[in-house]
Amino acid sequence: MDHFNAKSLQENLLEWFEANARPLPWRNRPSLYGTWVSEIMLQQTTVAAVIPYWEKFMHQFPNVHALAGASEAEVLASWSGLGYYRRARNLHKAARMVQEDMGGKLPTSRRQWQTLPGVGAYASGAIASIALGEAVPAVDANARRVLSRWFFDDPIMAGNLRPAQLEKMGGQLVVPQQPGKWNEAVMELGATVCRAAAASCEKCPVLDQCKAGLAGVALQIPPSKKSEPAMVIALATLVVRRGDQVLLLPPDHKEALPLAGSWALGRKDTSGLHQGLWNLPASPWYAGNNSTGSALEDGEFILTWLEKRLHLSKTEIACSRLRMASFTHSITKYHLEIRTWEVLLSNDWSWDNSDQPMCGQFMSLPHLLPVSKLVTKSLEMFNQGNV
DNA sequence: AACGCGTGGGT
DNA sequence: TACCCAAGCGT
Repeated sequence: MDHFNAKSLQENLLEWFEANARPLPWRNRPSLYGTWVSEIMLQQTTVAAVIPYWEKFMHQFPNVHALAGASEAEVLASWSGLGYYRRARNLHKAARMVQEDMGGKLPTSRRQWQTLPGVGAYASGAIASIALGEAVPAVDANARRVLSRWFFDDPIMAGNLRPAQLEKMGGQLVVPQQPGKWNEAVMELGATVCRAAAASCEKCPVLDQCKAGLAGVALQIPPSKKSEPAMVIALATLVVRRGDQVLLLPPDHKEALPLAGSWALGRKDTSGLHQGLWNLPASPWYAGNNSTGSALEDGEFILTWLEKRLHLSKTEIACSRLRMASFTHSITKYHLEIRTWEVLLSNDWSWDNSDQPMCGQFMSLPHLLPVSKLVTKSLEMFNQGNV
């Protein structure tokens, strides 16, 4: 790396960052705790999505003591809609570890931070450099892309770089006097100028030291990896209402309905999905390229649920004013085609579940519970004439 | 090491 | 529109 001037690169980028840093809330009101929360939320998640969640979370749990004192359900409820819920569970678990094992004091070194669940190589470097001034790298996807472009104009070479090599390269460039500013500046450049699919090299403050940029091949570096097309899945959810209440299944609920044999085929194991969240009754997942056949399966699912679980009589089912709405929702590599069915029970309907353990509860305020977007969207379908 | 885990916005 | 991918981590 003697073909370029590291000092000039550092000065130019830091100067650019001074003038162009976005006024993000965790920058405007910096704290060790707030930095931690922001770094966890920002994992695989856009700044725009995080901002309102960070504001609400910091208001609700202003310090690690408050976070440790809250229940996991409260934390997950605050996180609802942001995705990757394991982050929230780990954040809460880590807060309790801080409270119980560290005397309520947040770690003061990268090494200590990395012992907490959910804080890995990147987050520990980011927290330690930004909030503690420790001269360590924080190499995320932005930094990996920026570093790759600075040093390589060959897509093959760049594609062969291991994360550890990039971390090492990043470590060489960290400005010891202001490591946090430097790491933030590299990421900010990647997020706003040196973007993956739309690099704006003409706006780059360090183009004169960038191999890929000077060669005009920035967009080819790093090479994008081909991904499998999303699998199309058919699925039904059930919105059972009694007055202003909705039937929800608790987080640990495991469906055990006596389903027809064909339902077991193509079923996805969803045990790791939406852990800790309340759910609507939902059919198993069926792989398929069209949803034309799902109405029949929906019917079997709904009847089974209403008869076996809720013990509704045929007369009650007939009077339940069934409505259906459909929508789509993507979860990682799955494209869900969802048909959601609303069942209206009378206000005085009472659940005869004396002969079996309770499998769900009628809740008035789902927004205070941890729920996924799958649930939120299903409920919203019946609020605005989408039926 | 490859995979699972959510969701929304940009192109 | 149908992708791509975004301040990763744990297993």
